Amino acid sequence: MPVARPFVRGLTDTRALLLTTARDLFLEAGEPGFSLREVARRVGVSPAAVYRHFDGKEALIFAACTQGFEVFSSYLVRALAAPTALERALAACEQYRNFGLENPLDYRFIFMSPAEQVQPPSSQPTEPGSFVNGGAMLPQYSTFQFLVDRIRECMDAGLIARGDTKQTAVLVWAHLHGLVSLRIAGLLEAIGDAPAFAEVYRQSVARLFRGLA
Amino acid sequence: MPVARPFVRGLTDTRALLLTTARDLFLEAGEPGFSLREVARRVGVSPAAVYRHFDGKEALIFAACTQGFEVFSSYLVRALAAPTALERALAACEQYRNFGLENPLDYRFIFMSPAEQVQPPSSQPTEPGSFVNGGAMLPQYSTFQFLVDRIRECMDAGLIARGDTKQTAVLVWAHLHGLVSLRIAGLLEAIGDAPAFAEVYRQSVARLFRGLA
DNA sequence: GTCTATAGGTGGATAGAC
DNA sequence: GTCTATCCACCTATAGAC
Repeated sequence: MPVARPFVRGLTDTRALLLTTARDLFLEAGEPGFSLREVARRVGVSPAAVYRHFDGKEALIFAACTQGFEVFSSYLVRALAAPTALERALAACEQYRNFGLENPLDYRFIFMSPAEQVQPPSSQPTEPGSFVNGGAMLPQYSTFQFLVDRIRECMDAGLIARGDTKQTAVLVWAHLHGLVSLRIAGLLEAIGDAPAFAEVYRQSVARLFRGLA
Repeated sequence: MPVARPFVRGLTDTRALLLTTARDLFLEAGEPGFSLREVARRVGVSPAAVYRHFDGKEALIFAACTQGFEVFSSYLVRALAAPTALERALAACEQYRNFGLENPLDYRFIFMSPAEQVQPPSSQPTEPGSFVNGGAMLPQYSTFQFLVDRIRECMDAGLIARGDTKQTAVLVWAHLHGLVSLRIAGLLEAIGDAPAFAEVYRQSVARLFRGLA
């Protein structure tokens, strides 16, 4: 267990470097391809040094990958700046795409890995919905709940038909995830470059929302 | 290079066992976790014996995983038995879900792996759209084209609005993939068991097609 | 065709010097 | 806090006996 660190520390802090490097490697290589030695190599320290900061390989992975969730959160909250319920919902869909395309490795980690691979190492009980399940919990705020709230807002404003908010949110999420994940997997390259994909994405979302009205 | 084999051979044929075992292991563990030794262990032969049948690790993976595409094909073609264009389209969506949920490892391999991981080992040029890209080519028939054909049928019958068939097919595919891949990743367990998910899936597809009408 | 034996590489983790 | 040295497990691939 690492000792408490001083509040102010340099940007080249070894522990921080290990964290970001480990996250990158994990997202590049996946869990089986991940190696503590490679992380140490990239950072420029010996493998043994890692054990000063983390209990081992699994603890390092867990600590490192938590950061991806914070990035996702930082995208979503930007959608709250929009003035109306519909614009906030559409902006959330935009930010969802932005996050996925600008952080494909994080996206794959959060949404395209089998849930078992993304579990906390050992201590915490793997209760469904606690960490990943139920939709990528943020530190304080579920991203899935974020989407549900945007849907509810639209229902309240009469912009989409009333119904089960959670189920409607699942439909919207599946639609966004379908497009983004296929794009990230390289299966939608026929659409063209990023702006072309964004246009198709927007039209697709618009069509979906018309279908929900 | 393996010698040509007699046309009739037993079910316990080592080569066939190696193929299926390798496919299972690859889909379980992914490319980095795949090991030739583990395949040999499961089959009950020595690691060296594998080299009698395949040129090495990569050749074994490529030969083994090709089978996943044939399984996918076998599901899709069942949809052609339906009598009307709309029923064929909806049946195709049903078969898509059946394939994914009944063969989650194959599904992950085909649709949820980064395209680079699923390329032929070395000889064949990695031309876009040749093997995986552009939508999971079948031996003779693109599965994406299969979906395009079902969409076109519906347009011809006046059941959905005319438009770019390919782009509409992408929308439908993204919707199906979104639901199936999230389910496989374990992020939609809140919906309930398999029949409950199937019901949500069907309603979602129905809503999508109403939106396209 | 399959085996054993072996070479040469990766990895995780620990002990002990500094 | 970082290092070197080390141990053991696992891997790919090859050589040569049977």
